[in-house]
Amino acid sequence: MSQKYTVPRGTKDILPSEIPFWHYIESSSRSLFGLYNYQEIRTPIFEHTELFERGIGDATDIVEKEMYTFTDKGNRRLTLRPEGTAPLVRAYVQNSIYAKSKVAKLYYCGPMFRYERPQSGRYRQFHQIGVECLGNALPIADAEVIAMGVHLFDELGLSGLSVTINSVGCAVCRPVIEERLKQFIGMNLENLCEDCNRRFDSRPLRILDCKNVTCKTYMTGLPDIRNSLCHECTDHFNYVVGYIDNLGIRFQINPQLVRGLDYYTRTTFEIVSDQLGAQNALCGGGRYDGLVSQLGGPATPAVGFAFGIERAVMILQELSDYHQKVNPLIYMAPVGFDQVAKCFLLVDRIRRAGYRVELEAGKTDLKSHLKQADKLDARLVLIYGETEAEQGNILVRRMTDRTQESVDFDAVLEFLLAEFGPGHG
RNA sequence: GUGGACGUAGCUCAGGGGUAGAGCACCAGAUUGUGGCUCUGGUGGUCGUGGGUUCAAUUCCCAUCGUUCACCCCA
Repeated sequence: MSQKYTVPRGTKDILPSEIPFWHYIESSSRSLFGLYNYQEIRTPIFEHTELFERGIGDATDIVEKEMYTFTDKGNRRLTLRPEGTAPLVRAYVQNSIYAKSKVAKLYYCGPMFRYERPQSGRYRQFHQIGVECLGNALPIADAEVIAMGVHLFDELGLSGLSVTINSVGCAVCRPVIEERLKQFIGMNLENLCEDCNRRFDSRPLRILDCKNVTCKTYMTGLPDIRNSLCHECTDHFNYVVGYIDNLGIRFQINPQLVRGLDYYTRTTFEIVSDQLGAQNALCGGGRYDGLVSQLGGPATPAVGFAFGIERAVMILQELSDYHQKVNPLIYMAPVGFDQVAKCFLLVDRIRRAGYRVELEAGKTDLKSHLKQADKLDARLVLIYGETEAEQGNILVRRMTDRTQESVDFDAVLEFLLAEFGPGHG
């Protein structure tokens, strides 16, 4: 079908049938983050381009080729946010949130934009929910953030997930690690793939992550990176691992786990799903002790994660046992045009009492009313025709068992109360 | 940015050089105020777009746009 107007490539409409999943994820996240004493923060959807260049790192794929950048009429260079951490830190610094208390625990939720080739689970506009704990350098903070993620996905009922964790070192030991890695690779550099050669100077750690088969063979025999971490980083990592192990969280240590954003220090982790196809990362995060100061704030340690709502929805949709609880539908059937006004009045009264009602005034015969009510999956049909008008009644029909009874026009609310309990809303 | 697959009714798809079909969905009937089943009938497509080959293209060729999967990378 060729249509004149379609959504831009990599974007999609979230249709009513999918919306319950979104509400479920969003409201579960909000209430669970509340239990950990987190507060929501909302930042603009676009920022000065420089924020991302500085914050994410200008050698990253995101900054090099994935940003939606434009110039506004005042000649400002702006970018649709590709991720949530840098803007949140910007807001943290700009509003001096650090001055109010030592620790700030914040979460955000909203659309992100990355110019990539779309594929399963990957969009150009996608949505993330993320949490950031700022001002706490202790390993317990890392552990709590990871535990919160695991808790949330448990709560949502997502299965088939696994946690992977690693440490990428700090400002002190990372250069040492990179140097060692370069030495190890150096002699074989020409045998590695193009990408790895490019990474060699800018971001050598990423070579560890390469999926290229020949590159992998040259990586065998590489000493475990964690042996090169400094004492502080090693201790930190061991504590984090100990804490989450103690909680009974199952995880794997993966020394190859290197994330694509430059700001990470020490802990990095991912939660992946076996139900997502190639783009299997549901959630990713880690510690970023250098970012706040890099963006002009006081030296502040921080740790956080973000997960993709679309991907969470994909997993939920695979699960057959997900059912939403809904207010049962009541269908108001005026039989004959003359009854419409009176029905409108009744429907108003019922809705104000908190029940969900569909008034169908476009049909005038009972047969098509009932067909329509059936299609809408109504639980109850209120029939009001000439007979009822004369007698001052409503005929109430239960669609499930085809029973029906006459109720006084003014006693409908009492009937509904007995039938469904109090309405809500 | 690279590679593969695919674009035919609202949806899932079949077909095939001579101006298109099925199932589902939708609408209307099967007597007068009673739904989900069944039966009957009906609406609905310039076969993604542009160009080329041909007497003729939706069917062949090219391009383009889009969808999709994978790589890269990530949520």
